[in-house]
Amino acid sequence: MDPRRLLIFRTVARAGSISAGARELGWTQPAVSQHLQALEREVGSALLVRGSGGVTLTEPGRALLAHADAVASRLQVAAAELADLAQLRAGTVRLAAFPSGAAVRVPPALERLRRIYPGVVVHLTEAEPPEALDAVRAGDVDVALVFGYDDDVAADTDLVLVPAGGDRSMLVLPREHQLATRRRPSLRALRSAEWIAGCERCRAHLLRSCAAAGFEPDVRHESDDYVVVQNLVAHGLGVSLLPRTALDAFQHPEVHVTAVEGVSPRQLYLAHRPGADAVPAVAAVLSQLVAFGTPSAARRAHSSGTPA
Amino acid sequence: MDPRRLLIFRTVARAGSISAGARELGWTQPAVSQHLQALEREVGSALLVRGSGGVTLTEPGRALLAHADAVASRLQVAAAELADLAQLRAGTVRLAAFPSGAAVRVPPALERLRRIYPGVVVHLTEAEPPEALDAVRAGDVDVALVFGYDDDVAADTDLVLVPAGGDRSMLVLPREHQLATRRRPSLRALRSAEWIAGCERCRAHLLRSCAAAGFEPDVRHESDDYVVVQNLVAHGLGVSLLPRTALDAFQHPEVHVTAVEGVSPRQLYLAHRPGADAVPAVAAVLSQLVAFGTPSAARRAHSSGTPA
DNA sequence: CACAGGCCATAAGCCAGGCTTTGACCCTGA
DNA sequence: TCAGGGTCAAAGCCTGGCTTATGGCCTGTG
Repeated sequence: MDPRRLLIFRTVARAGSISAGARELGWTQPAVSQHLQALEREVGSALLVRGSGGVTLTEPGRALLAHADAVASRLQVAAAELADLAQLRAGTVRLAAFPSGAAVRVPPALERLRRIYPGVVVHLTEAEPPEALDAVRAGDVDVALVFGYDDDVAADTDLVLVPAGGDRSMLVLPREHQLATRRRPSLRALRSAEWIAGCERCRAHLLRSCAAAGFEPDVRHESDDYVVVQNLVAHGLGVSLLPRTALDAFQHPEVHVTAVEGVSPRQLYLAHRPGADAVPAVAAVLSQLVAFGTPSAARRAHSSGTPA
Repeated sequence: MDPRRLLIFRTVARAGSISAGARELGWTQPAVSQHLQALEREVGSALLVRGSGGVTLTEPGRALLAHADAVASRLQVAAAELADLAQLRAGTVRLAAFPSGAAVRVPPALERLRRIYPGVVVHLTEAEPPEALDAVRAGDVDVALVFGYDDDVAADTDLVLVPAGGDRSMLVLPREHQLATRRRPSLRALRSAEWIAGCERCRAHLLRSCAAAGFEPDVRHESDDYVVVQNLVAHGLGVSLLPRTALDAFQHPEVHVTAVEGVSPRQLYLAHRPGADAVPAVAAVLSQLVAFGTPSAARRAHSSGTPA
């Protein structure tokens, strides 16, 4: 049964005549008449009795009208719900982010998003980039905030990656380290230092950078927790590289942070499945996160306090 | 929102890919793809994410699928109910009939109808022809079994009248009336008798017939109840004309019934609104009542007893 | 590594469903 | 009797929407 004809029938039944129904539909009377004939043929019974002055329902017509009303009302509810989703009065987005990103980049973006679109809710999950990307691929998460070194993420993926700013790797030294007074030491100056490495990919980046500087670092400790790393440094147990973002989230008072020569910054990306950004709520989350993509913007938002 | 596209979307969502959905619909893949794009444009959001190996629903897609399922199931229910009505597994018909017709013509027709189509229920109401026709016009009744004399009903009406047999007017005499031995007396032979008239229109018919025979009858009593009339006759209080059908319903043992010259038969009709016979249940009732339209057929059915 | 086979989108072309136009009829009310 | 409402039927045209053809992308396999 063609649902369009069902709705045409409903319009006519409620309008009281084929002509009135046609006017309501913006069509001519014969067009509607033909549809009704087709519907009656299809259904195998007269649905309405044509009399002068309009039309009266038969028993099958009355039965069908009830169903038509139900269908029409459901269509209306569907349209309303979809309009809410399209116009960002509703919707939920599942977001994954690595820890320091979740601490520094995400909150101001979500705050602003909530102010503009109070109906959109975002579920934030903390996950390291590899797991976050897998979750996006599996459809468990809509958007992932990830980072990569030297394009190791950007290459060869079925996901869309939109750049969300760079994240400089900073040298973290004990406060009284001999290099703490140098404005911008070179990596090579630390060739004989004891090192504390981060996560697996951060460690790989450290090794690459040191290799480029001509030495292999003496890695004594490993932790992907930037608080742990800084405490180790503060106690003089080694030096480390930490991204700017992690230091924005937390900086130990007893460590010295400085830029360093010869270390490429890590790159932040927002990952989503191709086409997923055509969902308005997802697009809104992406755009807010990109707007806070530069560290300076993130700091600016952070220091500005809570807006009205 | 075009409901056809909603159903197409549902098929695709359940099939898991656009191609599979297209196969299910018997269409080519681009046709379905175009519909989905149109739907997404209309709705203002992506509904599904196209990936290799199929398609995944977005949040708006999941919301819409629920509504689409509801619409589809309601359509299915509607189709099933309409099919029942069309194939006479269900349906109710409101029937009006004048008293003797209701007594003699209707029961065998309904018995047969119930045997063939047990799901079809008929509501019988007793009503004299004028009221019955009004009820049909008003839509309170679907079919009316009526009678008319000399085409007084057939002329000038907006209803369809299908002839349902004639109904001879018989002369009803007291058993020992002097004319009771005559095989086919003429009306004129009763010019000085005392008369008992029936309903308004029967009385008019009596007056017309007598006028044609050259006299005005001496009407002493009036009743449209054929039992009352026959009791009056049996007690010698007058003579009367009664239709064959009424006498089939009840014949007083103390009266004599004979054909009479110069009186036209009354005509039975089934009345319905034009087009109403395109409702299968109505058509079935009509055809059963027409099948028992001739008095002989009615008597035959009556004497045959209850079939298995 | 190439290639087949699944998925998808786009572009172009063409057919027919379905709309409009036109004309006729019927009924009602002025 | 005519104007105005309702209906159906026939014919013609237009465009929505289908098909065909092509190409891109990803996966799995020889």
